Amino acid sequence: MNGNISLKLLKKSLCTTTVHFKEQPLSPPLTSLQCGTILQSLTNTKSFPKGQKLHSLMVTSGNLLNNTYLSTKLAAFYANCGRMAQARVIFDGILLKNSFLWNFMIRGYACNECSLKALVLYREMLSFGQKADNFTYPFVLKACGDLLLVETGRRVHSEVVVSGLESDIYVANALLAMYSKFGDMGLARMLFDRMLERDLISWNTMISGYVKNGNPRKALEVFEKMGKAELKADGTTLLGILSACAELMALKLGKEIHAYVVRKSGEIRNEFLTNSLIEMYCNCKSLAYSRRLFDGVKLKDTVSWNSMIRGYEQNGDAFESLRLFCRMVMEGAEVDEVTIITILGACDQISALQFGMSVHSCLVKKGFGANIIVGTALIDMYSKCGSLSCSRRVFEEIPRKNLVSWSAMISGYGAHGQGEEAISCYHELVANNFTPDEGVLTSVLSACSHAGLVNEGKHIFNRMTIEYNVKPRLAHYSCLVDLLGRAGHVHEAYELIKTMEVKPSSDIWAALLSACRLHKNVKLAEVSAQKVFEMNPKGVGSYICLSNIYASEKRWDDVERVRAMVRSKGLKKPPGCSFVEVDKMVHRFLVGDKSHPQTHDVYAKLKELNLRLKEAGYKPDTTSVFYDVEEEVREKMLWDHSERLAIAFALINTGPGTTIRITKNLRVCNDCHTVTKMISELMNREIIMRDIHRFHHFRHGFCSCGDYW
DNA sequence: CTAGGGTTAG
Repeated sequence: MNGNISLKLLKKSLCTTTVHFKEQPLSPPLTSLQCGTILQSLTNTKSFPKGQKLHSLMVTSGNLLNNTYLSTKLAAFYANCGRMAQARVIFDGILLKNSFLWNFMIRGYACNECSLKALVLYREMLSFGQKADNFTYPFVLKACGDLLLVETGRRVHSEVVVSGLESDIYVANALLAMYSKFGDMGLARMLFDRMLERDLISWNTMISGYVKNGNPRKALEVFEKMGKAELKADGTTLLGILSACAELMALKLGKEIHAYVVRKSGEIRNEFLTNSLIEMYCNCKSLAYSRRLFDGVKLKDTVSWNSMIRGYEQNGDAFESLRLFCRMVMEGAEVDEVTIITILGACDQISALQFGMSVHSCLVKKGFGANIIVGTALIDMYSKCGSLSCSRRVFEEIPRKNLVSWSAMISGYGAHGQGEEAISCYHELVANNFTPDEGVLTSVLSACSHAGLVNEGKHIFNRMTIEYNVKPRLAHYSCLVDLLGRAGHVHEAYELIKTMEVKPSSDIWAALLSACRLHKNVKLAEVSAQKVFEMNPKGVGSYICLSNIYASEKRWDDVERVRAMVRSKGLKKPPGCSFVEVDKMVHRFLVGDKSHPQTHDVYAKLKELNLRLKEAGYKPDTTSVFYDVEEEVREKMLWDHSERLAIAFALINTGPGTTIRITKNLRVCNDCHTVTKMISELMNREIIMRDIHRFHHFRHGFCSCGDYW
C-alpha cells in the first residue's frame, strides 16, 4: 500500500474521531513530512485537542528531536489556537528561529489579548537580528493600536517607512486601523488618500473608524466614494453603515440597506447584520420594524435581546423593556453585563427600586459586580429610584473608580438637592488625583444649581478652564444659566447667554425662560420664549411655560394666544404621569386616570385627604392652572394630578410608616408640592418624589428642597 | 502566516 493513501486515512481519522487515534497508536511511526502536513491542516482548522495528541505522539516517537522545521510548525499550531503558554515553551526551545516563527508568535500574542507581550517579542526579534517583514508589522501595529500606545505606534510607523513596507496593502491597512483606534482619523485619512492601491478592507477600516470616532457623516461620505470606485460592500461595510444610520437616525438609508441585505442574502452573510438592523431601527425610533425583525430571528443571541430591550428602554417604554427581559430570562438566553446595564436603566425610568434591587442581587451572583460600568449603572439606578444611601454604598465598593462613577455619584447628590455633599464628593475626587472632565464638571455645576449654591458654582465655572483646561461647553453654560436664573439673577443669566463663546442652544434659552417663570419676569420670558420657539418649534414645554407665566399674571388673552400656537402646530402636551412601586409592581397613573382597578378607592382616599388638609389650613394654589375658569373648577383640576393619585394609591396599599416613592414625568406643580408636604405630616409618611428635574424628600411637613426648585 | 466587524454608564 502506498504511503499517500495511509496519510489520507490518518488525516481523515484525525479530523473525524479522536478516540480511535488514542487507542490505536499508529504504526509504522509517522515520518516528519507526514507530521508536518497534518500539523498544517490542524493549524488551519484550529483543532486543538487533535494537535495536542499529535504533539505527544511526536514526542514519544522522537520526531521533534532536533527538528526545527517541525518544532516551528508546532509552535505555530499552538499560537494559532491561542495557547500562547504552550507555544512559548516550544518557541523558547528552538535555537534557529526564522521569521515565520517570530511572526506567528507575535500574531498569537497580538490576537489573544497579550498585546504587550507581542511588542516585547517584536523588540526581541529585532535585537536577535531578525528583520521585521510585511507579516510582522500588521500585528505589531495592531498591538500598538489595542494598547493605545500612541508614541510606540508612531515609532513603529517610522520603522515601517524605513523598511519601505508602507505601501504593502496589509501594512497600510493595519496603519489605518491603528490610527483610527488612536482616534486620529485625520492621519488615517491622509494615509488612506495617499494609498496607491485600496481594497475592501481599506474602505471598511475607514468607514468603521469614522463611525467609532463619532463621525458618522464622514463614514457615509466614504461609503459613497466607495460606491463610485465600484467596490461592492460586504457585511462589514454594511455593519459600519448601519451604525452610522443609527447614529444619524437616517431611517431612509437604513431601510435601503435593509432591502439590499435582503436582496443579497445569498452573497452577504453576516451573523451580526440582523442585530445591527434591529439596533438601527430602534435608534430611528421605529420599534415596530425592530420588533418584526427580532421576532423573526429564530436563534436570538444575547445581543439581539439586548438591542431590543434597549430599544424599548431608550424609547421610554420601560415596562415593555422589563417584560422582554423577563421573557429573555425565562427562555434561558444568556444575560450579560449589557443586559443588566440596560435593565437598570429601565428601572430608573419608572423608579422600580425593588425590581432594581433584585437585579442587583442577580448581577452579584453572576459575578458582574466588579464591572465598573455595571457599578456606575447601579449608582445611577439607586439614586434615580430615590435611595441615595444605597448609591453611596455601591460607590464605596467600587475599587477603582473612574470619572464616570464619580460623576454619577455627584449627579446623585445634585438631583437630591444635597449640594454640599456633591461638592465635597467633587473635592474628594480632586484629592484622589483625578482631573475633572467635562462630565464631572457638568454634574457638579448642576448640583450647585439644584442647591442654589451660586458662589460655589460660579467659582467652579470660572476656574474650570484655568485649572483643568476644560473649555465651558453648552452643558456647562446651561447649568450656569440655570443656577443664576433660579437664584433670581435673571439679568446676569441673560448677559451670560449674550456673551458666551458657543452658540446658545434652545435648552439654554429654555433654562432662562423657566427662571423667568419662577421670578415672574414677563419681559425677559418673552424674549427667551421667542428664541426657544425659533430654535425648537416643536418643544411643547416652552409654550406651556410661557402660557403658565401669562396665566399667573391672569393675562388670559395671551394664554389663549400661546395655546392657539400650540394647536396650530399640532403639538400636544404630554399628559402628566406618575409611577409608584408596590410589592415589586410598578403602577402608572395618568392625570385624571380612572383606569386603575382600585380607582374607586383611590378617589375616595383623595377626597378624604382633601377634607383633612383643608381642616389643617390648606389653601389651594391655583396659579398652576392655566385655564380661565371658576376658582372651584380650578381646584378640582389640581386634584387629579397624577402624583396625587399615586400617593393616594400608595397610602392605601402600604403599611403605616412605609416610605412612598413617586416618579413623575413632568415638573411637580406648586400646589402638589404643598399638598405633599402636608400629607407627609398628616399621614406621618416619608414621601420621596422625583420629577423631571430633581428629587423632593418630604418629611414632617417639609421638603428637602427648602421650596427652592 | 497577514489587515477591518454589532450591543454597554454621566
